[in-house]
Amino acid sequence: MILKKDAENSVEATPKGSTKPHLTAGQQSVLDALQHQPQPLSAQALHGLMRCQQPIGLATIYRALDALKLLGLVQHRVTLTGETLYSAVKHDHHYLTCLQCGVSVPVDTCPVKELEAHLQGARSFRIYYHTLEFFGVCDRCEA
Amino acid sequence: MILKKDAENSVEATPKGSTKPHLTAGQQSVLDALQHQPQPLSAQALHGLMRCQQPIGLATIYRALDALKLLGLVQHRVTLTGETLYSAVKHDHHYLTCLQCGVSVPVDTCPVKELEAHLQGARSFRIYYHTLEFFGVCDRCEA
DNA sequence: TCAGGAATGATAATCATTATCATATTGCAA
DNA sequence: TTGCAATATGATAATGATTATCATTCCTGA
Repeated sequence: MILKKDAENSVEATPKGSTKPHLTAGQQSVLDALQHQPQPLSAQALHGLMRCQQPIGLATIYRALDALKLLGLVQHRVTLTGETLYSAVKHDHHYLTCLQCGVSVPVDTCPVKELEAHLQGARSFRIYYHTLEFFGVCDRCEA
Repeated sequence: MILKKDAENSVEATPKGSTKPHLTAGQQSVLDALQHQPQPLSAQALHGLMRCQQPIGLATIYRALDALKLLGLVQHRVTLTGETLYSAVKHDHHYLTCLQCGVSVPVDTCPVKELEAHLQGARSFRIYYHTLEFFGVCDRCEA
């Protein structure tokens, strides 16, 4: 997957420094759908879900998710099977994932906030979100 | 990627509770190669690197990496382009990744240790490793 | 109202990873 | 040590999530 020809031109759909980013119709739909979802969702799952209401292309969903990620409105994580799951940026969601069966259980504590703030200042990065995941083997798989 | 037919039988190449896991030749080579590498590496990069020394199939590398992960000897993380990078489990390696250009810069602080220990006790999981990643936009991309 | 740029959808292409299967290797019992 | 059964390996085909392409539609500002 080293195919990224037109990565840069896809971002400025929105006026540069405007305070309220003004999303496109597709982006807004995708964001709404995600915000009504209690669980992180793959792009394809989202597609299946959304096409029932209003017709929308899969490519548009992928594009919208990318744009929303760059706006700091959506975050992602990758499962062991290689699917990318997206969720609206709200509260942190962290996981404990079994390397064998792949189950993920949520972890609600998050000790990263301060470090994030620190990095924010020290590095030349604007930080939008972080992921924290624990990998191991669950009891059922170890038996 | 929901194809996992023979996931369960691939693990017990090694006697159950034995203290020293006894790796296969392939697994040992892969582990050695990883341990001599300062940076996390993709399976394919590893393949290119290793086949110069001793001939080894790509499939074997993928299998070895999976097995080593389950032994807690190797850890992984997924880049924005969807490649999985592997590294020998030593010290924590965390990253700050630009959502636009994809550069990853290492972060050396890690505030997660205690939480990991806590989870280890509370949950029915044996934790092998964790990943902590920050996503945002680097200065160069923001300009 | 019109032109040009962006967004969208359908679909083909990409490519990291898995599955398959034939062969080689290993460990173990006799 | 021999033979067998189980496992490991390699080459390669298949898979499937994601991207690229391109023709068309939608906006937006002059």
